[in-house]
Amino acid sequence: MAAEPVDKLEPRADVDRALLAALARDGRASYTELATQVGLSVSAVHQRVRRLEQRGVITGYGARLDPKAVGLPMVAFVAITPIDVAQPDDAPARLAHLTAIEACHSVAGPDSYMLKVRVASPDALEGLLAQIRSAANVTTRTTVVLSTFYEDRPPV
Amino acid sequence: MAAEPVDKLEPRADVDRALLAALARDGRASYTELATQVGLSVSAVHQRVRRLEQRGVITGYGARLDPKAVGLPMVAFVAITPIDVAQPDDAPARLAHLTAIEACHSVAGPDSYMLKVRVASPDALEGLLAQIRSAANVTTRTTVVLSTFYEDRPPV
DNA sequence: GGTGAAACCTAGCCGTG
DNA sequence: CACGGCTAGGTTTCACC
Repeated sequence: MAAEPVDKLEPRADVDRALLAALARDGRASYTELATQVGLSVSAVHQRVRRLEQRGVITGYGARLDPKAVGLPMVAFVAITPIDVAQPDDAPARLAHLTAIEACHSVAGPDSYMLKVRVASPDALEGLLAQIRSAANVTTRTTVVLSTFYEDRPPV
Repeated sequence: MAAEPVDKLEPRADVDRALLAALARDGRASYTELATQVGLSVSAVHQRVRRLEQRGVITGYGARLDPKAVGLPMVAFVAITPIDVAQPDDAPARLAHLTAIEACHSVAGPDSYMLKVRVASPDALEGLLAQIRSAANVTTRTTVVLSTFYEDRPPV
């Protein structure tokens, strides 16, 4: 299998990286601001950002919300393992409707998936775990988060 | 200790939640769009969003980047435990400079912290783990992510 | 790809109810 | 707390290089 180019920032990658870093920190930065930061004209910046969006490097823009302020102060990691090895393993699809599940990763190691969940209380976590077990026919191993020092730091 | 109101969305919480959901999905939505979605005037929406920002419910705006497209296709969870229990435990501060660490949580259970890291390759992960161990004087237990079904789903 | 200018639209701040 | 109007500034597209 031929090596696929993993980096889609060929021309003037430094400028594109600067734009991505700026937009990752402030997704509402105006093209005027970005232009002064990278030393290009407004329309050149606009063009590059549009390209980055079309290439899928920028997949969208979002507001960062304070989970505590919206009533979801509790976070936990839930490692899950299927009970019946014979059945098809479609746990991610079976769990997608549970909005308390913020992330779902397939992982190496003794467990099959790692979930990150966000709930209002220990009671809500208990209820969620029951729902996860019955919806996906899995056992759960939960690690409760006590405090978060940083989260979602931009990759650039 | 008196119970602190964890939910800062007192008046017309339904409208605020709709705004938060819309902004979480599209952080660049114009106030005109938001106004039609919630059925209020543009200036009313503008006012409410400013309030949500000032109350800290909205902590900022950011571009969502495709990690693979920026050359960081590999994710892992790293559970760390201090080696010397006598020393002060300031691991989060000692690790903050490592930009490959996307998140750092203090957790319950046998490990002290759970890190989420994002790197370019297995080699890069190996190097990062060495840096983590020497910078924070900890042992590491790493769970490699094989694939990600969803990630950073909005909490509203 | 980059530039600068023109047309359109929006953000941000009034005062009013 | 919501409304609508105003002005400055931003977004978007154009022909040109």
